Amino acid sequence: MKYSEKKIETLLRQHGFKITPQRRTILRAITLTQEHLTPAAIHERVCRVHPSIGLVTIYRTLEMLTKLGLICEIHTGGNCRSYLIRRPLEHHHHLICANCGTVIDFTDCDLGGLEQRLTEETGFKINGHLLEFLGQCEHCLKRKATSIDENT
Amino acid sequence: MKYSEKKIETLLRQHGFKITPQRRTILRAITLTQEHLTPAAIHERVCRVHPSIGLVTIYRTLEMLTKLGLICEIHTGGNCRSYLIRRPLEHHHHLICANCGTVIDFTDCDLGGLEQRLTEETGFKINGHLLEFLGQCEHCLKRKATSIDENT
DNA sequence: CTGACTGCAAATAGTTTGCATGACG
DNA sequence: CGTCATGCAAACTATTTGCAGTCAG
Repeated sequence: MKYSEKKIETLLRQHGFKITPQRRTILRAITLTQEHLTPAAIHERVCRVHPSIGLVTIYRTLEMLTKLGLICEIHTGGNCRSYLIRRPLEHHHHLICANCGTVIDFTDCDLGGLEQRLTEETGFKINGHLLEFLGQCEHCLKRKATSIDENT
Repeated sequence: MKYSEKKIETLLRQHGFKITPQRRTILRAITLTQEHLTPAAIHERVCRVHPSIGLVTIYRTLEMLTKLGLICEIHTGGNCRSYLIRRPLEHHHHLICANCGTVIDFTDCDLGGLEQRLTEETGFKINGHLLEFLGQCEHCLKRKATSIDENT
């Protein structure tokens, strides 16, 4: 299930937001990729088309889209910078190496049961979830054991 | 399973780190709570005991503890600030209301199977995971539907 | 037309770094 | 005693805000 740009624009209008060339460009940049993009990365892409668009506009547009639930922020380990992902796409998750930062994506997580139970118990309407495994990749394990994770 | 302060200190020594009053204080502040603490929050607590401890020391100590795997950063929605949690405690997860920020904790997540599969497929040594559900709490749902989440 | 949107620049806030002093082991 | 740790101040980076001009509706 993927939102078309048209549909998104309609949604914006319905909520009283105006459709500007900037917003269109930003939306396109976001919908064209399935990767996580930092505000800065989005800005860079957007600037290829409209070099005059300010980073501030990116932030404001992202804020708007987040409020509308069209995107959501995620957070990868490491630098704690807010990343963004288009949520309506099939979600995916991360396996992150705490040492070198390698990120492996995976999609299946089988959390439906848990989600349902939480919904029932808490009354929340769950929109999505963020699942990240943290560990050390094969490569880093071989190099050296810097971590003392175990209770050995 | 909970690390005692003594045990942690031993681990630090084993890894060539020195035990200083500052680190002791910081460790105590972290071990004494099960909440997530921002670096600033830790600093505040620590300052009650040793007002002269600088925020910088907190950052450096946290970095060290993270490297050792004794704590890990988590990220709650909203302000994207890095929070920290003592991982060796039984881990728990969050159900976060995107609207009002309410956080509900839950502990059981049943990810063992997935974790094992990922380990086998990727060769990672998985240390832990971060699971967060995002949604809207009962209260906010009743108030108003600001979000247009559905593909309605 | 009018209010919302934009870009600029300045202001914040969080985090990192350089350096001289001090303390653990 | 040597080395690592600390605290201060300055440097950086990311994000937010104020404002005047501009544009969608």
